[in-house]
Amino acid sequence: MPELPEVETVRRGLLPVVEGRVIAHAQVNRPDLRWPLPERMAERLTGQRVLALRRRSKYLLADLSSGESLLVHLGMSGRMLVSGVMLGEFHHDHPAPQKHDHVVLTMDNGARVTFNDARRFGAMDLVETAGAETHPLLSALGPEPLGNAFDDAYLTAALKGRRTPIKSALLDQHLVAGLGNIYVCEVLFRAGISPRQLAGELPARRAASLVPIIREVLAEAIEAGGSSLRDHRQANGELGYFQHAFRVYDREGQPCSAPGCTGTIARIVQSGRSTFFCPGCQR
DNA sequence: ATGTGTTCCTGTCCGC
DNA sequence: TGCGGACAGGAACACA
Repeated sequence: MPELPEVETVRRGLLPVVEGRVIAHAQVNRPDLRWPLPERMAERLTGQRVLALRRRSKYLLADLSSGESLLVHLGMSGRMLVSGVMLGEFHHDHPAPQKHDHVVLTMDNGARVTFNDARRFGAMDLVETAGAETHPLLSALGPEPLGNAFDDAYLTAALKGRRTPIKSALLDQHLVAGLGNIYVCEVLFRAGISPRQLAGELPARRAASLVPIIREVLAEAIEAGGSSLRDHRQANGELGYFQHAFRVYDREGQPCSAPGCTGTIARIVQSGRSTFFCPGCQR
């Protein structure tokens, strides 16, 4: 499911419910997700105050008063849903337990945070807050695309010499952390760059043009609450709506929306992932 | 080192 | 309506 905008949307939805609150109860319904859950996870969460809820790439980090942080990845189908609390003007009652509710946290204000993940590609771990960035899942990540370290000098250097298509390069979390299949497709469309273009042969000017476009697409998507295709829900259960702004993703066979373009959106497979693009606009 | 294919898992959709 | 296959927003891992 989630790329950076969806994870950021989830973070913002959880924030007012969990930040500063104590985890009164932690229910862990199975021993593993993608990997084994940490030892004694329920005990290590219970009674801890959530000091902050951060995001790094597609990971959430809940900093706890114990000095540990709960690291969460939503994988492909993971959701974090809030209930039992006023959200805006509406009260979200606790829903009936659902299949694939793997972890349920009850806060001291009565709110409940339910981690549901049908495909179980998600992950959780507990890590010391100090030095959390050295966790094996985080240590090799590239810069945040919305951060200052991600600029055209960085991107040009990072793409240099790479013989992989630009589509695959931008999906590589070591190069830049947080883009996924949807947003890479949308970025390359807006940039007018063919997904087949070899990363290392992309002219510097064109590589530089990607930086503001990446920022723009991600910012717009966050503003829209992410993209909801199948699984993504905001923490309050509502759908994001950036999917209505897709220009190419999941639009195979539809006419290109660019003014004056008579092309048709195509779908190809690169490194095992679908790529959607307009062969007319993207060169 | 860098690139690609496979794999994990469940659910949904589409064609027959 | 059932069944089989393709496909799904990720990314670690094995191997060329």
